[in-house]
Amino acid sequence: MDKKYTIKDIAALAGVSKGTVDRVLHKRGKVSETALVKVNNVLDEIDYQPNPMAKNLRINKVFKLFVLIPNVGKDSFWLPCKDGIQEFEDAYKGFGIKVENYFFDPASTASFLETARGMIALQPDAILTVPIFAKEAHVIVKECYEAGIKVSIFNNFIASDYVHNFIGQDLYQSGRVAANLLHMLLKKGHIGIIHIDEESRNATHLQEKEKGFRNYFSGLKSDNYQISTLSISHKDPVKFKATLLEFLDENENLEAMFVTISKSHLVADAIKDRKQRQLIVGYDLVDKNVHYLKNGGVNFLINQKPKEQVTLALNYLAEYFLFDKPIPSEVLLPIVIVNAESVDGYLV
Amino acid sequence: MDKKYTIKDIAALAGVSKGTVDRVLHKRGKVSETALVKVNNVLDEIDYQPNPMAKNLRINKVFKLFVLIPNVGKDSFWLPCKDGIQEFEDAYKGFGIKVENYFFDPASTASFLETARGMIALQPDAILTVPIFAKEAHVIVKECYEAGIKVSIFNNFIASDYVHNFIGQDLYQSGRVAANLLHMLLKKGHIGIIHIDEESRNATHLQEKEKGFRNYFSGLKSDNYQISTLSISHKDPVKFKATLLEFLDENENLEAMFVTISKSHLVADAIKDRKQRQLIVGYDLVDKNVHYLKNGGVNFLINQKPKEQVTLALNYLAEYFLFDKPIPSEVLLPIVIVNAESVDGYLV
DNA sequence: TTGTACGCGTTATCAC
DNA sequence: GTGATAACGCGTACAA
Repeated sequence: MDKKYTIKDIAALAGVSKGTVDRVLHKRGKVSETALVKVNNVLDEIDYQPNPMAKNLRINKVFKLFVLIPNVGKDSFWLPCKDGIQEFEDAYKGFGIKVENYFFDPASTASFLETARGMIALQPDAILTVPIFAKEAHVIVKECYEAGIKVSIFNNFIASDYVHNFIGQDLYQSGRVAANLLHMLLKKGHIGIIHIDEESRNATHLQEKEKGFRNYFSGLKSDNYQISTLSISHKDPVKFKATLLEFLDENENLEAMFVTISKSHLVADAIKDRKQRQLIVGYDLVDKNVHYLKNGGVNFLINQKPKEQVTLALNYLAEYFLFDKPIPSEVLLPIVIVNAESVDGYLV
Repeated sequence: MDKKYTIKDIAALAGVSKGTVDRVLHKRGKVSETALVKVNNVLDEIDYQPNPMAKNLRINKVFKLFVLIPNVGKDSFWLPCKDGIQEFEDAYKGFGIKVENYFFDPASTASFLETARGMIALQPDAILTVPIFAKEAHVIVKECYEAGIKVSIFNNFIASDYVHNFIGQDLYQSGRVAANLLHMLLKKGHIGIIHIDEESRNATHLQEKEKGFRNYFSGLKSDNYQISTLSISHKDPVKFKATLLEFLDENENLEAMFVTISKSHLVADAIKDRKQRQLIVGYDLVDKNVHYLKNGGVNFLINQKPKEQVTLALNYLAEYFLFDKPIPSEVLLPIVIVNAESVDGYLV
């Protein structure tokens, strides 16, 4: 119990050589019946755990993990990912894990395909990416499979047998969480669901959130709530504001809004000078959202923890390659509610 | 860049032997000026990272990490810790890390001292514990130091030079978070702060939370809130309920309660049949709290993440012993707000 | 002052 | 079918 058994110990106890023990352990055959029995007897007695570090030492290989995420300049939601990747790289310095970060234009499927193919050509051991374009992602995932490259995805889900690990959140449930928050803040009233730039992104992402949100309220016994959805584009900021304010004017009794992507600051900003200020629940701790959370323009943010998603995914891959640790196929992170006072603990 | 340099590589590049490189790297002296220059030239060129796994392999030692927590039967708050320790143990199977879990009676300083001393006698490499008894903890921590045993603490803080790592939460700030929540739920009114069994536990723990809570409200421009504190014992459950209800009857306008420890379910249970139901914000996802959170008897819980605290602390210790990773002296986990819909993601 | 040889645990290979 | 041995990278004891 107190000792750590090695193959050498087992060999000595069984009265055979290390080689024979190895053949038994790895079921390589070429072992006589008597030797097999002797070794198995010993193995039954003790709790043998191979030393993963010795195993890895022999492999003597630098594993290449490539990460492909949207350009952080275009959408600051991805900024924490970049930091997480950097931290991971530092933490695994010396362990023979090499990380490289690539970026694609989140508005261009061509950019995604092109960058991904460039990465595949470099033959990494694994690629971690965000499949915001479902169709193109399927293509890339298959090409990776054919090239013998493991693929993990995070934040956005696609159903594919070729994907080894998904890390994300339960979007439907996060809609319910948001609903629960507004339900507590509001005894009754009219609530707006605001989708921004729905057309240019994985629409199912937003719809799942809406479904959960509506489902929560329709499950209530009381019938005190009215819910309306507004899908709105931010291509043209002026038009964005006009459309939003028009919507609010048409629905004077609207008291709260659920903004389904990381742009709740746009909504908070648009209404900041009106005398009637709606409650807002949004997503993600991007700088501008945090600003409005702290000054009261936004009431709650749900943190999708992009940074934790990447680092967790990378950790799984690293431990898989270094130590043969199995990777779970799906991990859903908890849905994190953040208010003005708790937000600082999540930054850094 | 692509290759992983080893001492052997450096030796070859510098035209010296491995031994000389080693002496330079570890500044052991006994190196000629010329050899020193040659090796340093190579080291300047390349980015050498020693392989932590090879280093550990030759140490060939089983590290013993002992954990000392309050008896989980007496206070289920500690239950997740036990699970976390088990998970950690499984994850590090094979790495030469041995974990043992010990328990003390949270109502007895003698039990703490006795168990801790029994552990010290077994000469572990590190002890991780919860210093709920500050004075006794200082004694034990010092004895550990003298015995050459590293000490990490979690959940409760004591200031000691002999403690290598503390993992916990900002209690003052968590009080502010709770206050912020009730501020959003309540435009104005009378709020009670409920301490339970304050005398039998680290009182500063609860007082920090109260301070943060009160500080939040006194910082508001408006003067719409009145705050009262009730310290109450649960030694006698009947008396507990009577005292609490008496307090509520005396303060008919009291609309919300902030329960500063993991026993908010006691409060929720006591008032569940009254027609006036106060809002409740409490701490920790123990079963009974979760039950009342889900049925609406409790509105929010702040999750102190005891399980994450232990596993994080154990991870730091393991990586310190195995790979010489430095341990930060203090880590404060974010303050996690949980509602009825988000709670399931935190269980398991 | 320097180089070499050894051991850590695992596994592949080679010779018997 | 089996045992002995080398190799991975590091640290160090010891010999030159």
